[in-house]
Amino acid sequence: MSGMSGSSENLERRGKPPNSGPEALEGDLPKQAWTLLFELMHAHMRNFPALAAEFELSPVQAHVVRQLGEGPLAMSTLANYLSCDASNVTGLVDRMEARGLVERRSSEQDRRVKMLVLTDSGVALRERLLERLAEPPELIAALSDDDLRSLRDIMRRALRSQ
Amino acid sequence: MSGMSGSSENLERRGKPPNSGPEALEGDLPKQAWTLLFELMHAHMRNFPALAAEFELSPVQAHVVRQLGEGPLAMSTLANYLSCDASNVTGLVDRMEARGLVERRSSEQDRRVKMLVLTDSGVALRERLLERLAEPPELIAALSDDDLRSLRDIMRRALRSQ
DNA sequence: CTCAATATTTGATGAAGTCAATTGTTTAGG
DNA sequence: CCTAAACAATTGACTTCATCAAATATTGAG
Repeated sequence: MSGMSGSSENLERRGKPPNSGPEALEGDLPKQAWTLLFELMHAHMRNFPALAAEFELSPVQAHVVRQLGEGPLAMSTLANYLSCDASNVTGLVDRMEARGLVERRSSEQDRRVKMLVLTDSGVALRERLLERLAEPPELIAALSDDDLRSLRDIMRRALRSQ
Repeated sequence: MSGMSGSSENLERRGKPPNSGPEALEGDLPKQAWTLLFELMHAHMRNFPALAAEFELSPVQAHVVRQLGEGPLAMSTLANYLSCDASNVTGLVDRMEARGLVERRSSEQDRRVKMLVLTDSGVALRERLLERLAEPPELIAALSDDDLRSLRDIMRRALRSQ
């Protein structure tokens, strides 16, 4: 609107042409790969709640136990990780503290913040959980060694850029 | 026990030896590949609720809209897909019906079951949702064409065996 | 010292999950 | 045919996860 150059631009070639060239045969490569990956992902995520339940954790609690391994975390930082409201974390941590998995520890530099740490029992649970999470599902375990190596290397490259 | 041949078997080679041979260098290949895949998966799933919210859907509702595309589904079948209790589906569908996304339709063969179908509005929403879901995240879009082709093909092989 | 910003908590509310019990509707056996 | 078991969906009681708005406490800047 406002600042758009008055000179009429006839070069309308911004977005890709919808369907032409060899792309039309393959479709959009990233989209193809992603859609399949997404499907596998969802097929697996369906039983994440059940997996968490093996440890008597809710799905979110399992996620928290997992994230909390890297050392103490402020409540607000955890809220960011979970991308949820800070007030939600209060109750979440209340329940986990009541079950002896985590501890609130007031920060000494800033008495507003409370740092979360896993208790010994929490650490032990986390180790069992991580091992369980690392068990590959059938669909993956059934792949050939070549495919597994490729997959691993591709994932490394994808995650490296993070 | 019972029928096992009495001759003492000295060939104790059942389970793999824990650490020997080239495996020790690579570790467990399926586990490696899976762990990395899982990490990427979780990195992406963190903003699935936000993505669903773009369409004013809860995460579960988004999942339902997605699954419901393949045609009518009985409530109980949906409960299986979601791996949740049937009673949960009642409320879920109540809310989605109230918003005009789905319709309950009594089955004619068996008057106990109610089939779920997307309304026109539901179908329209589903199309927009699927398109949005197919948008590959940065981490994937940044991969080379070679990697994308390999990834796509590996995922196809993995999902084919499903 | 005062005022704005920040971290956590509290309270009200709704969605999503469970389980136990209820209501209709098949379906199988005597 | 009739009764009893099996099944699909619902209801009610209850928990967890999520949001928002408001309260409390602490920090930091001016």
